[in-house]
Amino acid sequence: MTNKLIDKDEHIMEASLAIKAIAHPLRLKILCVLAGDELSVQEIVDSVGTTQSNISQHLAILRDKGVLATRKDANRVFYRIGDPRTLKLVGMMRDVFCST
Amino acid sequence: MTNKLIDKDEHIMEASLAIKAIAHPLRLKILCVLAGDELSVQEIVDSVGTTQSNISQHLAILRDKGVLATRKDANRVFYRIGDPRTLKLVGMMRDVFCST
DNA sequence: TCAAAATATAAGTAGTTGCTAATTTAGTGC
DNA sequence: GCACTAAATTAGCAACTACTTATATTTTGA
Repeated sequence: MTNKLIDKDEHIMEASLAIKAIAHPLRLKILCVLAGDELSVQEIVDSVGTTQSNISQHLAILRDKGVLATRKDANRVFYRIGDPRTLKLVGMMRDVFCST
Repeated sequence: MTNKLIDKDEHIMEASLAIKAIAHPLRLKILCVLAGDELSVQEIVDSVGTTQSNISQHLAILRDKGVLATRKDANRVFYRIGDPRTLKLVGMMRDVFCST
């Protein structure tokens, strides 16, 4: 019927928003260190390597778009990938960019 | 050894650049109408729906990043997806965003 | 050679993004 | 309550993006 990969404008917009969320190197790296794991903000800061404020802002972007979910424990906040589609996307990135 | 999805910074940057290229709704739509096909600029303008100048500028972005390849025939220019990784990426988008 | 069609480029500008630095909020334990 | 740690928020600014409008280039065909 059609050979277009995505044929509804609504799907285009949805995909575009999701892709934008992960198109920033710091955010992509955050998603990579969170793969499978659940980490506190400080652990993410240590792994990714920029300021706490900067990480916090990127976490907020990902959280607001529904990509990340959070859990609070005492005075720390733990983040994990809460959106299965994003997990799938990031996994696919590895196949495309990290294979021979 | 590691559970990170992508573990080299160089891969992160590479992936991030590629993702940025397709993160714009018009560019994603261009890639979708080009799936499999080879189309002239005017055909892309008609399919995607904005000005010729705007399309031309987005085509230039995709061309400069090596995503699209071109072929000139008379006074028309035909574009096609020239990067297999991008084709794979856009295909995967469909799986993620267009399934039940 | 001239007009028309197809595409590309350039200049200007509004809107967005991403950072830094400073401040604030919330929770813990003394 | 106070000091400390963890995290979020705010303000300001520099850089970048995407669009519009106008113009240039290339090719065709009469």
